[in-house]
Amino acid sequence: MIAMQGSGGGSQCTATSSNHISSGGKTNGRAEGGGGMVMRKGPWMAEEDEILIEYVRKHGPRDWSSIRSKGLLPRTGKSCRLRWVNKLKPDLKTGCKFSPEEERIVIDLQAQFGNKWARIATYLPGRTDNDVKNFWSTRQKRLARILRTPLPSRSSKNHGKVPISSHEVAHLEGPSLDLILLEGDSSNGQCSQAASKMAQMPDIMNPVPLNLDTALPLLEPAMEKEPRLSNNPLPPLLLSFDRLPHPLIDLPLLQEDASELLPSYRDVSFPDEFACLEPCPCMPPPQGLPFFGLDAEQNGITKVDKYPRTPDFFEDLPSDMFDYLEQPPPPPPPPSSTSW
DNA sequence: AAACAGGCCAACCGCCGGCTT
DNA sequence: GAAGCCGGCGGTTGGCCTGTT
Repeated sequence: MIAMQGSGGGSQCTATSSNHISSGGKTNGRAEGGGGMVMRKGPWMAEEDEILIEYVRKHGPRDWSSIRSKGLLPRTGKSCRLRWVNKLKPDLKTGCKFSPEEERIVIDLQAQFGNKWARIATYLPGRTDNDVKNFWSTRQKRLARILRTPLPSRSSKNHGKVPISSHEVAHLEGPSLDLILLEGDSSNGQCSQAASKMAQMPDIMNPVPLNLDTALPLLEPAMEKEPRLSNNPLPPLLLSFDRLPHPLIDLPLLQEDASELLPSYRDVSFPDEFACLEPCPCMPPPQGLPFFGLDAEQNGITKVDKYPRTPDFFEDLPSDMFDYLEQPPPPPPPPSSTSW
C-alpha cells in the first residue's frame, strides 16, 4: 500500500484518505471504450485505486493504456495516469493548503512561466499541476470577486506559452486604457482616494487585466478597512504589476490625468520587452533594488528583471507598503525524475 | 435552521507534441 | 512524409464542504 503522507514541512497537512468517494459523482458516467469495453467515468472507487497502485508497483507509471487493454480497469489510460499523478502518487501533500512560501513560489513562477502549471509544480514538492492550477484559479476568482471585475477573457487564451504581462495585455487588447491604478498604500486608505480619482475617467473601466501577484495582498486588507471599496460598484483601481513599479514607466500613470499620459506610456516599446524571456538587450540589467522573487539564474531559472529601479522611488512609498513581501527562500530544484 | 455564497478539488475534455509504424 | 497512437498539459466543469447571513 502507498502511505499518503504529507511532507514534513506541512504541519497543516492531514494524511487524508486518497479516496474521497461520493456515490453519484460528477459524471459517474459510462462510456464505450475501445474494444467494446464499457469505460467507467467519474469518481474512483477504492478497489480501482488498489488495482492501479498494484499495476504501478509492478510496471511503473507507464503504459497507461495497457491497464485498459489488459482488462485490469475499465478506465482510459489518461484517466489512470491522472488518478495516479494527482491522487495516488506517494508523497503528495494531500489536503494541505499552500503555505505562504509555496504561494510566493507559485506567484513568482507564474509571472515568469505563465500558466505552465506542470513546470511550476516541479518546484513544489508534493504538489501537482492540478494543485497549482486550482490554487491559482481560486486566487483569480477571489480577486475578481473583490474587485467586482470579470476574469480575464478566456477567449484570448495564452495557452501559457509566454507569460503575458499586464502591460502586454494593455497592448493586445485595444485602444482603451485597460490598466487600472492602485495608488498608494492600501493600508491607509489611499487606494480609495485613487478610486475616486479614477472613477472620474469612465473610459478606462474595461477590461481589467489583473495581476494578482501584488493586487491581492494589497487589496484584501484595504477592503477590510475600506468596505465602501467593495460595496460600491466603483471600478477597482489597480495598477497591474507583475513586478514593482518603475518610476519612468509607471509613475506617469500616477499623475492626475493618466489618460493624457497614455500616449507617452504606449510609446514605450513594451512589446519587444515583453517578448523577452531571456536577458533582454533592449533594457539595461536590473540594478539597485530588491527583487521580491527568485534569484537570477538560479536552479535553471533566469529571472529577468526587466526594469531598473532606483531607491528614490521606494523612498517615496510608505515604508510598510511591501511588508507583506518577504524574500522568499529559493525554490527547491526541480526533483530529479525518479524512475518509478 | 435554512439558504446562500464562496472555496476547494477531483476529474473530464480537448489540444498538442513526440513517438512509432 | 503521413497517419495513428499515446501521454502530457492546460482549461473547464461541477459536486461537496464550509462559513456567513
